[in-house]
Amino acid sequence: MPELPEVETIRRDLQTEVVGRTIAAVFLQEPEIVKHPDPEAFLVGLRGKRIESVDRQAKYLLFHLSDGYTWVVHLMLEGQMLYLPEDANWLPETKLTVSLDNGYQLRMRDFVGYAKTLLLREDELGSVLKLRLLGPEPIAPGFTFGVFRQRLNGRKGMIKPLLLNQQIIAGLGNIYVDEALFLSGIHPGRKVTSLSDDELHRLYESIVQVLHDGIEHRGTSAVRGLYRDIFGKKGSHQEHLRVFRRQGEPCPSCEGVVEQIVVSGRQTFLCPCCQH
DNA sequence: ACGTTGACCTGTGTGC
DNA sequence: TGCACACAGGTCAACG
Repeated sequence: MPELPEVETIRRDLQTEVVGRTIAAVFLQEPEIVKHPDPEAFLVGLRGKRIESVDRQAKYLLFHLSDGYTWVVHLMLEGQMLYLPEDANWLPETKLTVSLDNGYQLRMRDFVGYAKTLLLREDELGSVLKLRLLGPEPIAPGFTFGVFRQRLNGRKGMIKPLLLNQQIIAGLGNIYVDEALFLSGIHPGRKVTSLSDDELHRLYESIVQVLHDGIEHRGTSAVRGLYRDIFGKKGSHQEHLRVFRRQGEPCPSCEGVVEQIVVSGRQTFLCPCCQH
């Protein structure tokens, strides 16, 4: 599920709703989702801690706790993080329930089985998760064209898999990469070495634009429609997608038809007329 | 080191 | 209708 705009939407709402709250109780319905430390230590480590802030890096949600530890959540393909009154109905596929001191709960759900959570010390964010290796945040003020070009400098592969590589740029996934490549008129299979400075600049602008559009529309609930914000509401950016999952439909900007191909093992959507 | 590929897991949509 | 079978927004390990 969630790429940068979806995780950022979740983060912003959590920042408003749960900062300053204390974790009153934790129920681990599926211990397998805890990757570090062991499930028992995870439960003990969360209980009684206050949430100081909610951060995001790439697609990781980071809850900074009062004892200096960070509760990390990655929703992977189809995870949800819901914020509900504690007497709200039980929901299937709930893997972790965190009760707060205000009568609300955070409930982590997952429909595929990839979602994961960790509890880490400051130094473990680098050593266990390797967050230090992640590329720059494309919606941060420091993400200039120069930074973008520098990240791709010396790379030899195709542009799409490079943009999906979180160590080059953090936060892009299959949807927003296809949308950004369409907006910039670049074929996903192009070698990055073949891109002109002008094309790179268009791509840079397009990436920033599609991510901001996605956030403005509170994320994309496409594919299986499982992405939800913390209140259980869908995003609306699927209504604004130009090529993703629109194979067979008319291209929004020419007379062509949107095509579906496979690039680097990923489903890829493009207009063969506009994208070269 | 880097680029590419497949595995991971499970519910759902598709097509026979 | 029923059933088998790809397939999914991500990441990681393994390979060349």
